[in-house]
Amino acid sequence: MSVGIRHDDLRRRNRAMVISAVRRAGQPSRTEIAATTGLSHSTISAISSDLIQEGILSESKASEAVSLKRGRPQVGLALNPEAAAVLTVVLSLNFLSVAVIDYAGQVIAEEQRRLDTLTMPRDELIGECTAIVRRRLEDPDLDVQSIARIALAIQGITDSHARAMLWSPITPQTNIAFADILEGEFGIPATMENDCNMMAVALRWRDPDRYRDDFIAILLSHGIGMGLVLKGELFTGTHSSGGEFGHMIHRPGGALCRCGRRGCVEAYAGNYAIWRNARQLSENAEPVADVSDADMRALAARAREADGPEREAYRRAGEALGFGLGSLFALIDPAPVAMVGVSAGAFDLIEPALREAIAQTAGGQHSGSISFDTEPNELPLIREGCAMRALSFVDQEIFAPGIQAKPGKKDVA
Amino acid sequence: MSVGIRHDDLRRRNRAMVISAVRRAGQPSRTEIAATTGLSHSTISAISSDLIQEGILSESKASEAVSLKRGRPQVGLALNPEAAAVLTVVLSLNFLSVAVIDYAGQVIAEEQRRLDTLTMPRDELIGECTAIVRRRLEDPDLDVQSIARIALAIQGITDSHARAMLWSPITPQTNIAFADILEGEFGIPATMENDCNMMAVALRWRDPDRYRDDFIAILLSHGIGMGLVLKGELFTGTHSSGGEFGHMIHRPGGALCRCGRRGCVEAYAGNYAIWRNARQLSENAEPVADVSDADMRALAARAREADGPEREAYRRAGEALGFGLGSLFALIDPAPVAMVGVSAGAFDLIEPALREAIAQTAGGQHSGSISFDTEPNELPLIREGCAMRALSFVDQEIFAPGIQAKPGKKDVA
DNA sequence: CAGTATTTTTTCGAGGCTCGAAAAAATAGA
DNA sequence: TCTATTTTTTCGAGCCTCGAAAAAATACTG
Repeated sequence: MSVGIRHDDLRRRNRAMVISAVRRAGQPSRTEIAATTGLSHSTISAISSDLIQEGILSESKASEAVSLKRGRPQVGLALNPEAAAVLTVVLSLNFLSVAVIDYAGQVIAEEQRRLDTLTMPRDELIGECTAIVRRRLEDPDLDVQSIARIALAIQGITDSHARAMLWSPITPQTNIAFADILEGEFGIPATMENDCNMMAVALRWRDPDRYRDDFIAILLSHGIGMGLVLKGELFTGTHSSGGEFGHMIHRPGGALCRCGRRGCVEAYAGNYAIWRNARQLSENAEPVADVSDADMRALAARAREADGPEREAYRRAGEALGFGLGSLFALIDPAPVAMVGVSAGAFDLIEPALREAIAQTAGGQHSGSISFDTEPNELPLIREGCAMRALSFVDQEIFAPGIQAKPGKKDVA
Repeated sequence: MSVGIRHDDLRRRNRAMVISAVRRAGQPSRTEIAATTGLSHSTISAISSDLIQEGILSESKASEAVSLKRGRPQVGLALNPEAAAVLTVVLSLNFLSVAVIDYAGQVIAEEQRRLDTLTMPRDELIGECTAIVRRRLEDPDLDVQSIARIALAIQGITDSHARAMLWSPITPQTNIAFADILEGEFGIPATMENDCNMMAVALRWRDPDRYRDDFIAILLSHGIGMGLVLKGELFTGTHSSGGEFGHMIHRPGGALCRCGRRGCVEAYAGNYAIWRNARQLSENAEPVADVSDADMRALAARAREADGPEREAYRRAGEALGFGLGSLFALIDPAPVAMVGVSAGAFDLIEPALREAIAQTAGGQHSGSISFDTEPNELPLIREGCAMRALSFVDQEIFAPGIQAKPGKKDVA
């Protein structure tokens, strides 16, 4: 339902815009902010003076760059690190990690923990998460008044409102309302995010030139995941986090996937699938629960050495990814791709077959111009994404309160 | 780049919102508008009084429903049909049709014309389009001061800014900047829309209960097209109209598609593919240029009569559509589907295999709850969609001028 | 049939926001 | 030290929305 703009929304939105401009630009002057937002200098002056008084921004006296121009020097505005803090929790296969981040985005505390997620009962899994959060919150060394927000990321499917984990390969448990659980336990607003979406968010902050309005982040790990940004917004499904690239159908009735179905892209390109093919096992062979990163790297090394079943396994992975991307490109058109995760380190083995496959699809006409980046380590990306997600929430919902979640929807027609 | 909200945007946006509320609701009272927009009665009163004075809205004295409540009766606001007029042009295989629509959405003039689009040279094709528009504009019977907007729809791929046709199956020509051509010729703002997108727009207006925020319109015709609405907005690709569902890959290296590639969904489910399979021709056989609707209906009749190659052809079409939808659902989650076009009339033959295929995919868990509607006639839908598209432009860009195209983009993180 | 209750719509003053112009502040060059 | 230049703040004007109260228009009631 479309909703009008009230008078007081105006200030709130423009406040949010100023904060966001500072977060993006680092240390912009008031004049720069006025230029990027299109608001008048008077308005920016008024808003930033408010924000400084409230302790959200601070003037960075250190005019490092010796002013080359004459005239009154610009004074940079920066986020006040002590204005708030957020907490990120990343839950992946057999691994739980948490970090406390200050308002400026610096990690100020962290803790990591190995645990056996696959066999853990429900209560224990939840208990481990709340316990690790509690330890960070109650840490006497941490001189943070309070945590404004918790962002939790998990491998798997979450709901589109970022409240619950619906399904995850790291545990047989389903439908855990992590956001509600953490909020109930600690009284801090929380969200439950999809890991690949957080990768995409992080890439956008890391390299806004390359990853701006439209790009694809694909996780090549035990499973295949995707985070998708279209028209500058994170793409989600109608009910869930969506974007389950790994479960698009590559070959109807084909190889057995970890999800129990057949012919998914993941059943050819996931670590377990590459492993299965490298060992020349049947396509019907039950997927193994886990292949260590070291084993995968060894596999890639063998594939590079000689033209054997290992190389063929990577070729098939590339083919599946290529046809999958081709179908995806038929829907969204080609866009820059970032390959993330341990098998991104073997992208040299994957790329030829991948490009050959794409060339046979709707993406084909641009197949040469599609560029792939690789980043073998997904965990730092996921954590960064969570941090930015949580901080942006603080920027917009806490420091520019009352703003409507969605600007009045425009009509389709 | 995010941009601040200026003070005068406020009025403009709220004006647009009031107009849009009236277009959607038919004849809402000021009180109803205040309720749906969340704005105060005073504001609605001021804005609607402006709009009436400007001749955009009118009070519909005819308080038809004899007021059952006591108190001052509500007075409905309606769009003034004479406030503006728009023109729609629909270009499909061998067929060109144009209509003039008043501001309230009623058709006030139309013209249709058969032509041989497949063999026509570029200039002639463009010439036919401008000529038919010119005839409507210069029609002395038409007592319309001026046309405020032209919306042109074509089967095929358009660019994401709705300016040009990039590729179309109805002509060998490519990259025709129809929007610029029409604007140059007549000095009237114009857009070049994808036909399936217009179907989706029309469905949303026809049945907003079923087709609201997330749904899929699939054209089952000579080719396979799709219009997709996600989160209340029309989905487009990063460069083109996108959503080329028909060219997702069903079987790598499979049947020959009209697009020259292999294994596309369309190569199994397009009319020419059903025709090819029904005749038991090779999958490599060159697609025929056109199959008449009558021939397709006869084919469906034979398939219903006996279990022969015709029935098998529809089964294969269903299978391809099902696996395609399965892959689509992996990305966007299941959503209501409208099947449009001549082969939607044979959906009884398609549905069983389609559902069986979906059940084997990520959409499987909800396969029972996915509902399909059918609408065998795409042309009226496309025209209606164009009309609503053009009228919405007038609502927002002309009668609420200066509004920024996009509200300041929210950050991904 | 006049008076009262009820609901819708308009009017009016208050408060808040952004803007442009002008003033103030802060620096580099002359 | 003075001047030119650039950034930032100040201040009044002009809009816009809002709430409260008034006005308008009808149904009920005795």
